[in-house]
Amino acid sequence: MPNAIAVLEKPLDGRANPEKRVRDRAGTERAILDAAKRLLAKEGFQGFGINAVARGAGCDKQLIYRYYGGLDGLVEAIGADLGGWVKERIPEDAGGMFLLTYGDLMERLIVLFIEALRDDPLMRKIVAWEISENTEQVRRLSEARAKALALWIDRMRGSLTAPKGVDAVAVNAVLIAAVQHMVLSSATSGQCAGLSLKSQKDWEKATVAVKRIVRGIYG
Amino acid sequence: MPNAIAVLEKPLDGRANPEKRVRDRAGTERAILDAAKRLLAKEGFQGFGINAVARGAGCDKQLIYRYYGGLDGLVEAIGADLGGWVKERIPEDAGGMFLLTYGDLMERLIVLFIEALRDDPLMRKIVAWEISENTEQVRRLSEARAKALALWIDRMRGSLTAPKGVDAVAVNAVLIAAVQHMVLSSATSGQCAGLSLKSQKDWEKATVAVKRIVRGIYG
DNA sequence: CCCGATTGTCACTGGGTGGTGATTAACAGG
DNA sequence: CCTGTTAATCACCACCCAGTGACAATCGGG
Repeated sequence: MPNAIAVLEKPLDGRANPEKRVRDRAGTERAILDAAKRLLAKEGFQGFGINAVARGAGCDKQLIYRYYGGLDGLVEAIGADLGGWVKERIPEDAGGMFLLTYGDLMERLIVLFIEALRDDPLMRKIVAWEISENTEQVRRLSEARAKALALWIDRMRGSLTAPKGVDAVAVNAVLIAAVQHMVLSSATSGQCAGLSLKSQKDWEKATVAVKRIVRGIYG
Repeated sequence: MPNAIAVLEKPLDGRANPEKRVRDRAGTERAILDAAKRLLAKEGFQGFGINAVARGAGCDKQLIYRYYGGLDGLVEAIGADLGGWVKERIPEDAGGMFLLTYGDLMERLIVLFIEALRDDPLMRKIVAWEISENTEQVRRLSEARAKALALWIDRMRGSLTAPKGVDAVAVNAVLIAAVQHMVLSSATSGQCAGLSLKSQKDWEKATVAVKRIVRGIYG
């Protein structure tokens, strides 16, 4: 098992050069937040604790208590950061496509969502955390994620609306659930329900299946 | 005064079953396995450890090492038990329905799967474990689960085959992923992707959506 | 200059964990 | 009745964790 500490550790021994980051509170806060995100993305919510974060940030855990009020505050800070996720990782336009129908929109949206989630370990770990625990910490994080997601969808949706007679909320929830589970399962075991999800080719097959489902519903 | 005997016969801690279990190896083994399953179902893979299981079984953890060779062996024993899951919880026939088409079959299958997973905490926790960790323990458990599931599906499938031109493996993987994620998300947070999943009515809406998706693909 | 406030480090407590060797209690065969 | 075997417990180890109080170092204002 790869040790979280070894991965994150800097050239330690604070005695040798303790002048790297002296009395720079803003810098230290950033280092802590970065370490927390890095640790969470790499190791997941298990092993995510004060000591590990402090070690990763190369500072004393006391500072985490002082600057963030403990793990809870730190998680909240991560949540606040999550708002910027959309801007960084997901295009705001449709990529030059013309989205004529609601089906076009959903197909494009789902594919983008698959790709975005597939190469964002932090998001994946958060999703995994969501379905494993229900603490106040997770709830906040989850909320921030949902908010960012909703914002992004709204931005793309424009004036398109779902066809009548279809419970779009329910159907879309099913689709999102499917994507999230497949990406998570793939990230941990490389497959999902008997379908291999390792190579890019595997994912293309999966994507085709999802597209087909979307078209089967929305035409 | 035979104080020692009196002490031993008393259910001195919170053991669930106060039946006297003196020098009853088979009984102790059963108690351990039961406690493990109960604990895993209730608390999930976090907090699932030697000490907790021993406490739940009302015996010394040493016995777990002796009889099961540690946690790994215990998990394996749980996996072996999982084979009986199908027989207990899922009907072997279609419930008096006539499954004329592959679409009929899949619709029925998915609905049964939703219901079965919804009221089996242990299975849910195992699924959650699967997408959160990738240790040898989990891999074994996961394998046992997949095997039991495949067996059950085969038993119902009969001679029906998917329509040509549809990648049934991929599509079904998407469907199963969706169901698993929705049930898990519901169990922890009572909703999934903005869709409330608390009441039975909520679940009926979700089920309708899933059925619609199935029919959209398989007709 | 001094002194208070801020930044950072250290050392410690109390509790939980996995794991192991030594010990006791009940039984069964001779 | 004694004795060896098995079931079960106890005592202990080293480690990791969260949390806290005390201390050292640095800066900045008066």
